[in-house]
Amino acid sequence: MNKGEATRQAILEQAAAVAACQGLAGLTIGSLAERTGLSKSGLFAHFKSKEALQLQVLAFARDRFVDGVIRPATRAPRGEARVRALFEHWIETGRSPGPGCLFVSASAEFDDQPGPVRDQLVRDYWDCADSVAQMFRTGIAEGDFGAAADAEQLAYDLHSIMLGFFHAHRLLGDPKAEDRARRAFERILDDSRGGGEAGRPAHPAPHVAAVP
Amino acid sequence: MNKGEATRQAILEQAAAVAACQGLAGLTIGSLAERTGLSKSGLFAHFKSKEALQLQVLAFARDRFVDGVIRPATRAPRGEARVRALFEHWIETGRSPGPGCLFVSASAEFDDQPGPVRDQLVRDYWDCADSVAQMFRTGIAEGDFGAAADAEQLAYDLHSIMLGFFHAHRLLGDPKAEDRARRAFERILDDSRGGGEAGRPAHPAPHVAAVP
DNA sequence: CCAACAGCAGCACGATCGTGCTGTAATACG
DNA sequence: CGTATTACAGCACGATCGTGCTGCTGTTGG
Repeated sequence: MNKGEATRQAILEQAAAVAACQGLAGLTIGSLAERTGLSKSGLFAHFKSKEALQLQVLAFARDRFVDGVIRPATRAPRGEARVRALFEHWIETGRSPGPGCLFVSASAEFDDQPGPVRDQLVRDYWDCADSVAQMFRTGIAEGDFGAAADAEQLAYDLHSIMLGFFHAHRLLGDPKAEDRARRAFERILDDSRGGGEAGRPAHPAPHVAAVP
Repeated sequence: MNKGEATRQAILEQAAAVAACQGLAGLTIGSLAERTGLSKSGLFAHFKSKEALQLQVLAFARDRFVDGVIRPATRAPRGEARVRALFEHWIETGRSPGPGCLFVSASAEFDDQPGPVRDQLVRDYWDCADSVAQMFRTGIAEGDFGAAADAEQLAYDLHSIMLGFFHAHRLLGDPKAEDRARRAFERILDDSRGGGEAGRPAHPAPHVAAVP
C-alpha cells in the first residue's frame, strides 16, 4: 500500500490546516478537494464518510501534537526541566498556525454535540492530561515541586493557560499573550513549591473515564 | 415598533441557544426557522443577511453576559468581594447551557476568519477584560490585593481559568471542574497578595485596540 | 510482461444552504 | 373605523453540501 496511503496522508495534512482555520464542521469535502487538486469523489473514496474523515484528521493532529510537543518533552531531563520543555514546545505550536489549535476549536465546537468525534476528543484530552500529569508527578517525586502539590490540578492549570494563550494570541493577536502565559506558568510552578498553606490531602484519585 | 421587535427578540433568544451548541456558523436559517415556528423567508426578513444575524446574536449574548455576570458583580462591595462575585456569577453561567459559552465557541471558530464577526468578538473581549481589570485595579487600590499586582494580568488569568472551566465542564463533563477552577482562582488571588518576589514595575499601560 | 487491482475523474442524486420576490393578513396610526 | 404600513408565508433560484455509481488509467505482484 503505497500510492493511496501517500495521497491520504497529503489530504490529511491539508485537511488539518483547513480544519484549524474553519473548524472540523467547516471542513467541507468540496473545498478540500479543490485545495488538494483532486475531485470530490476521488477524495471521498479515501474516507467512507465525513465523520470518518473528521476522526482521521483528529488522529493526524494528535500524532502531530505528540511528535511536536509530548515526545520532545519526554526527551528532556525528568522533573522540572521536562515540564518546562513541554511548555515551550506547546507555546511553539501556537505561534504558527498548526494543528495545536485544532483541538481548541474542535473542543469548543463539539462540546454540545454527542457522537464519535466528541468521544474521541474527550479520550484525546485525557490521554494528554495523563501524560502531562505524569510529568508533574515525576517532578514532585524528584523534589522539584512541593510534595503536597497536586499533579492533576497542575495539568489542568497548564491546559487552562494554553487555552488562554491560544485565545489571546490567535483571536486577539495580543503581543503580550506569550509573556502573560509565561508568567501564569511560572506562577503555578512557584505555587506548587511553597504554597501548601494548609494540608489538603491533595486527593490523588485517578480520573474516571467520562464516556463509556 | 412592537410586534416585529418582540419576535426579533424571541428569535435571538432561540438563536443564542442554538449557536451556543452548534456554533455561530452552524446556526442555519432553516433550522432556526423550524425552531421558532416561522418560515425561512419570514425569519430572514428580520435580518438582512446571515452575517447581520450573527452580529445581532453576539450583541444579544453580550447583553446577557453583562446582565448576568458583570452587573451583579458591580453591585457587590468594591474590592475582593466584587471580584469574587464576578467569579461566582461567571461560573454560574457555565453550569447550565447559556450564552456564556457562546463567546468561547465563537472565539475558537472565528479566530482565523477575518471579518466583522471576528472584529466584534475582539471588541467584546477587550470591553470585558477592561471591566474585569478595573475590578482588580480597585481591589489593589483598596489594599485587598498586593500593590505590586498587575490588574490586567489578573484579568487575563481569570479569563484563562474560565476557558479551562468551560472546557472541562462542558466537553469533559468533569465533576471536578468547578473545584479545579475555584482552586486556580484562589491561587491567583493569593499570589496577587504575597507573591511579588521581585519588584517588576507592574506595567500599567492600558491595552491598545487591536483592530482599527 | 501481463493480469488483477487500486486510484481516481465524471456525472448524477436529493437535501439544504442563503437570498430574493410577491402576495396576503395582521397590526398601527390618525 | 379606515387606511397605510408592517409582518409574515409561499415559492423559487442557483450554489453547495455529502454521498453514491460507472468507467478509465496507472500501479503492482506474480
